[in-house]
Amino acid sequence: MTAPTKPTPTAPDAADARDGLAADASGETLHTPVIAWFDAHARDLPWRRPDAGPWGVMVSEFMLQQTPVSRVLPVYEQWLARWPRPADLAKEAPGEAVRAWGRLGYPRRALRLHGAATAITERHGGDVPAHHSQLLALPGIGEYTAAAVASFAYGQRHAVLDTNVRRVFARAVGGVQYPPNATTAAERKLARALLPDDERTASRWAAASMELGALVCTARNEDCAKCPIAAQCAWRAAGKPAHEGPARRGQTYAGTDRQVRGKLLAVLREAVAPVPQAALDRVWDEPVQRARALDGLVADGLVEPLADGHYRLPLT
DNA sequence: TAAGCGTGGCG
DNA sequence: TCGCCAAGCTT
Repeated sequence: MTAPTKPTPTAPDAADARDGLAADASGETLHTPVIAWFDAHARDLPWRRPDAGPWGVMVSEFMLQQTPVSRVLPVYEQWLARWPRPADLAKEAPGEAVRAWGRLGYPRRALRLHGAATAITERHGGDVPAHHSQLLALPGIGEYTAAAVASFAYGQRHAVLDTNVRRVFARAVGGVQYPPNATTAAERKLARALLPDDERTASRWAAASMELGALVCTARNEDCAKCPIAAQCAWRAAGKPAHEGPARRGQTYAGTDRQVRGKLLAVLREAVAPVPQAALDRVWDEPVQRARALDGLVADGLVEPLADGHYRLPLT
C-alpha cells in the first residue's frame, strides 16, 4: 500500500505484500475481530438474506455500483418482484429495464443488466454462473462484481476489493487516509495476502471488511471508537495524518453532457408513448449540446429514434 | 491510463 | 453553499 503521491518503485509480489504488513496487522489478527464485529452489527439487507439467491445478489451488485444503499433498496424490491429470474428480465424490452431503473443513475447499468440476463438465459440455462471467469464475461460485470457475486452468492474465496475495502486496507495496513485513485497491483496482492485460507471464512471476511468500511471506517467522519481493529490500525497509530498530494479526481456535473442526458432520459422514462422532438428540446436550451447528448444516448442504445422524428426507450 | 457516465444527500 | 461521496464498468 503506497501513498498516492509516491511512485511504486517495483511491483511487489505477494510475499512482499505480506512482509509489508505491520507486525501487529497480520491477516489472522484482523479476521477474527472484524468478522465478530460483522456478526454483531451487519445491516439486515434484502440481498444478504438466504432467499435472495444468486440473481438477487447479482441485481444488487449492479445497482450498488456507485449508488448508495438507501436509494437502491426500493428499486431492488420492485425489480425482484417483477423479474424474479434472469429469464423473466430477458423476455422484456431493454427499455423496460431502463424505465424500471428509475433515478438510480448511470442507466447504462440497466441496459447491461438486461444484457447479462439475456446471456445467462442463452448461455447458462437461466442460472447465474458460479465461476469468476464466466461472470466476468457478462456485460456490466468487472473484476469487483465478479468476485462479489462468486463470494456472496456462492461462498467462494475471492479478494473482493471495492472502495470500502480499499479504504480500510489503506488505513489499517498502509497508514494513509485514502487509497490511490485507481486500484493498483499492490492493493490486489495485499488483498490476496490477507484472504483467509478457508473458503467460508474468506467469504465472511469479504462481506465483513466491506461493511466495516461502509459503516465505521467511512471516507469522512470515521468512528474509530467503534472500530474492532482500531488498536492495530497503522493510520490511527500515526496520528491519522491527512491525505497529501493532489486532490482526488472530482466529478464535474453541472453543465455537462451527463446532466443533459439525464434530463432527456427522464422525459422518456415518464412517457408511455413515443415522444416528439419538441418535447425533448425543452429540457435544454443550448441546441448543439442537446443534440450531442441525444446522439450519445442513441449510440449507447438507451434511446431509439423513430422514422417520424419521435423517440422512445429501446424496444430491442 | 484516464475520461466519461447520473443522481441525490450530506457536512 | 457546494464540493465530496456512494458495493464500478467500459473504452
